[in-house]
Amino acid sequence: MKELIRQLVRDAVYAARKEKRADLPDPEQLNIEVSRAKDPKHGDYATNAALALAGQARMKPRDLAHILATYVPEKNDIVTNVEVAGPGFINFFMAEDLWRQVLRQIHRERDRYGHDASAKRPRVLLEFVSANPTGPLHVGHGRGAAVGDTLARLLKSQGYPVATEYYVNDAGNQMKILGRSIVFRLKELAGESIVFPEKHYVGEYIRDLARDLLGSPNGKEILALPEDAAVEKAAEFAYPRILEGIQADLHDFGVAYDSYFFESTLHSEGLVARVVQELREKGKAEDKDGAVWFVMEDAEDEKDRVLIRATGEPTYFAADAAYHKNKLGRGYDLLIDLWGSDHHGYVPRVKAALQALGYPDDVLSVLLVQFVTLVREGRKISMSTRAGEFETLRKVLDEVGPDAARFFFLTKRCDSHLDFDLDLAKKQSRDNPVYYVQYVHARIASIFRIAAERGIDADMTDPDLSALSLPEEVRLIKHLADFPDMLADAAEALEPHRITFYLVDLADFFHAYYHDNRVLTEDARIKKARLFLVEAVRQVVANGLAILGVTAPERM
RNA sequence: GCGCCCGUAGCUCAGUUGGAUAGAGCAACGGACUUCUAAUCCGUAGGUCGCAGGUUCGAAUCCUGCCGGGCGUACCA
Repeated sequence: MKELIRQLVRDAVYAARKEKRADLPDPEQLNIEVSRAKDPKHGDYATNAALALAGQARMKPRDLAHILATYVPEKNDIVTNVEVAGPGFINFFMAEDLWRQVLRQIHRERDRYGHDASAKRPRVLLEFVSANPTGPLHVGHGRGAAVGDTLARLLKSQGYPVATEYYVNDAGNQMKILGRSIVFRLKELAGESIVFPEKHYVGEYIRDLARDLLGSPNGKEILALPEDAAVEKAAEFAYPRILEGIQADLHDFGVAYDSYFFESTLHSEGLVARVVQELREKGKAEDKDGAVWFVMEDAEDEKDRVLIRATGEPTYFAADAAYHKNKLGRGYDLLIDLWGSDHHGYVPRVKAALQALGYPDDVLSVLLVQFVTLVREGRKISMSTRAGEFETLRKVLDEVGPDAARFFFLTKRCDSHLDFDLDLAKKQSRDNPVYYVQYVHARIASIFRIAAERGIDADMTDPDLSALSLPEEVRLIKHLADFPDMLADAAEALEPHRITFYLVDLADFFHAYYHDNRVLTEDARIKKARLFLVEAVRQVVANGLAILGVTAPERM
């Protein structure tokens, strides 16, 4: 719908230019902004084109607005009224019947309504969660999973070819620490009294893994090995099992990846060495103090960063440079990474590396996901691993279920801190936005059930839409019409949380309408039109929930 | 010290990339069930958008400086 207005404005600019009414640029070059009017007095849509172009045309914004307005055709079936208002906005009043046609479109397109495959989009590789396989996922990862998976669905709905990937850090320090943690527990099981070192994994799952390892074939031999070999064996035994657990958690959370990428392959295939060499050739890497450093420009990052340690081991940064180059080498145009916000200082580094390798700055978008605090009975639950009380995603899933969890993770923009209230997520009332939205779907399904029981003809062909003339009905229809624009804007801004806000608004409009008006009325004409309307509402709720990965229940 | 993010109603948060009179929900207060699900609805009240300047037709939004909070500042990831 916005595009329709944009075209009208473009035409007006073109006509005004042609008749030399104003000094205006070629409208094709113009990025014309169209927005929904907040106040019904301002019509349905507004453009600030006159305000934006007044400077160049050397005219007063209002004068230019009046000129442009005269070139917008007012017809009964599209735009019924055009007004200039405020400092120079042009307001558009759309024909009510045009809005109603949206209902036919929804019925025609069904679960494709809101989807847009028309534009040619860049190929996207979306990487998210990528938690180290050293322990189970916690709720922070859950948020990353919900945001990432929803973003993938959102982008796909707008025609982006999207692949999702999980980067598995199965190499380097974390693996050593994991292996060592297990070896310590093994020694403990063997009766040695040990002091558990700091910065190692202490969760009960490490004990379980140690026990499993001991019980495995040749498991007992491991303690006879030299320390380093034992640590390596322990890590090799443990990480695939932990990763399996992570995958099971993700599966139960409704998240499926197109691929898993293992850091170890970067090393074994020499990709890290190759990227360091390439940087060296480009004069972006040099030796200093026995290590190899990435040379940072002033504008990129505050200081140079080590690629290869004096010990000869590559840093995580070197591996990441190789990994991102590898991703682009696989033919993607745009990389999107979701990182925990504690990694934000790392963004300039990776971007600088990509630029040094010859890629444009905007080839990588990093979304930073803020931390989650669990709240129960109004009190924050400590997230410390030691407390071990309630930090895993699994426990949250067991308690509130995937629907509520996914929806809640998307009730805030991802860069703002989230309090996840467990009691609220289980509550069955208006307070809980998940139920509030799902209830719309269930209520409408219920109407059709009752209609069937009563033998009412719920035939959807050719209703008389002029029967939908109540202000609440028009408001509802206009909101349904906004769905495609909302999705397009959310995808462009990479902001999946807009979908939850949209759905809560839609639920507001529907519940109010439902409360005051009966769908199954005596008047056959009104009944048929209203059934047509609520079925469209049901469809849009279902489509929105589908992008969120949340179920749309038939009854509650 | 330096860098990044944040500061909006008592609480939790939106605010369409600079637009018109700053919006929701919760909590508070007052109402609505003989009905297609009250897991719902209607109403009242609530604000110096942290503070001070600047940019312009126009600022919660952009710039500068303070105040307050979070994170980062590794040859960890």
